[in-house]
Amino acid sequence: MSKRTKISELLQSTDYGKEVTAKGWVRTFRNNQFIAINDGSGINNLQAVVSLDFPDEPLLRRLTTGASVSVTGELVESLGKGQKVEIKVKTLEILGDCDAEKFPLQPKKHSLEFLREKAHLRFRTTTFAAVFKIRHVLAFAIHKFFNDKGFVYMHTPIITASDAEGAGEMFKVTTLPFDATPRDEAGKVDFREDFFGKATNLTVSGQLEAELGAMAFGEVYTFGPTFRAENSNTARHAAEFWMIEPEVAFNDLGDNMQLAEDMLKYVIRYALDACPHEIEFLKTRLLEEEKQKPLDERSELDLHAKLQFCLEHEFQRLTYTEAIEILKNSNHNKKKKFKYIIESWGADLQSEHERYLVEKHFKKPVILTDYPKDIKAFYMRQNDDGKTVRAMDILFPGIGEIIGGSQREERLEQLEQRMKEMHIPAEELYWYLDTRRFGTVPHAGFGLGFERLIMFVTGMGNIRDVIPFPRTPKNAEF
RNA sequence: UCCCUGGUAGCUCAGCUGGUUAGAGCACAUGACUGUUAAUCAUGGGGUCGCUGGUUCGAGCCCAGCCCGGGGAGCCA
Repeated sequence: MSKRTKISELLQSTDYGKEVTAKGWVRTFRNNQFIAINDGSGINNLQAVVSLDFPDEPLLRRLTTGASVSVTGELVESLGKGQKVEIKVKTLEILGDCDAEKFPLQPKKHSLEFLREKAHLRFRTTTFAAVFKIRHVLAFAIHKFFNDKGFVYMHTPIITASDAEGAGEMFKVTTLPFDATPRDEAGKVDFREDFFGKATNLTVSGQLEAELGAMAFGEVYTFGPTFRAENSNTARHAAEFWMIEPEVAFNDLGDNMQLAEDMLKYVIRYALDACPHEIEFLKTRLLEEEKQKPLDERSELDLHAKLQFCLEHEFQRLTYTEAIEILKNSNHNKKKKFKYIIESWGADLQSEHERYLVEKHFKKPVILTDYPKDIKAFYMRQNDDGKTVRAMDILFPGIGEIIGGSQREERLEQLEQRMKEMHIPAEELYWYLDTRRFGTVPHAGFGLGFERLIMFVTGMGNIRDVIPFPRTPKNAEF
């Protein structure tokens, strides 16, 4: 038997008459004659043609959707319309049978919800093959972007003892027995007995550690799993997700915004270049899906045009204060179409307000800066007005917040003051404060939600469909 | 966690104001046909109507609780 050639390679070949071998999984077997085979090398299938006088009838019966096969035969120009080349089957081997009665995937359209319950098999569908290929390509593009710029990839801890950040509820990490936890003198759980000798959790952010690295390497980024035990039940939250957190010494908020915009545009362009077939397929899929919707709910741009548009336009930059003015004076607000009417400065923006700015008013990605300090984290640099901090949120159409970041407070006194006001225990974060004690510099960074980026590039509407085995409240299957 | 909405065959769905044996398409099985693109045609098998309890002569349909999904909100990436 000849060596296997990848299907993506065969589909581009013009070596007609050459004997080749392909291996893969049967997508469908039509007409007792045409096998559509996919091996994961691309989203397009190879058509293998069995002649009508093929001697082994029982073997053909085993060509069910999902079965794994090896076919050897002559590569020929296709007589049919849907493909350029095909294989005339000489020998056919079933590598693994697949009982069609029990195999859940059928050659038909399945709902995303159904496939989510079959997450172990859904890679075998064209949609998820495209989504997860793009996930890979985006991850690679992120590393390439930062590496090319001279950033150091830093692995921050996944188990952490600091719960001082207040970035959300945390998952506890412990080896203590649940039914007989050791107690201290006051009757509280005695974590001195625990594996690490203190209470530990899964990380909610690598930012504070990344800042330490930035104080030596100048430019670092993290890219790793992040955990939030929030009981969030939305299409854009997961309990386990991946986050990219660059941190750059000597950068101010303006540099930070530029880095974020450059990075997003770079990786989106990279995906467009590396996965044209996948994006084309997902675009068509979305258009089909939108045909079910009423006209006014359909998107103005298709997936490809949306990505292209995002590359060609500057992100709109404005301050929180300017955003409030726009919202306050909008007809939407005057006609009381917002559920939460914008009245005064200082309130946090609701999703509906962010959506209005991005989707209705500017119609492109928006970077909001200089939020009131009371609605932002302790480590953000205070502005001279005494009211706002150098924060930035990048809002994307359909996704909402894709990036949250800031210039960090590098002045020890101001940082300690802010921590006191917000009841952050300074003793526990002595190591963080040391960066401000020993050669502090202005610096800035941000966090990019990786899955939200994938959602934007693939057009998928639910975070559960862009991570292979999603963890959400009440769901840790597989 | 809150509001809205849904759960009927392997899948996607229909099922009227509560009424006799719960339907369709696809999938599957059998047969036919053959250059098909989710092939087509014929025949056939297939149901704890999410779970538990209640109302009723009678519940897929009404009521309560619970479980799970979807949309929106909060928290945020």
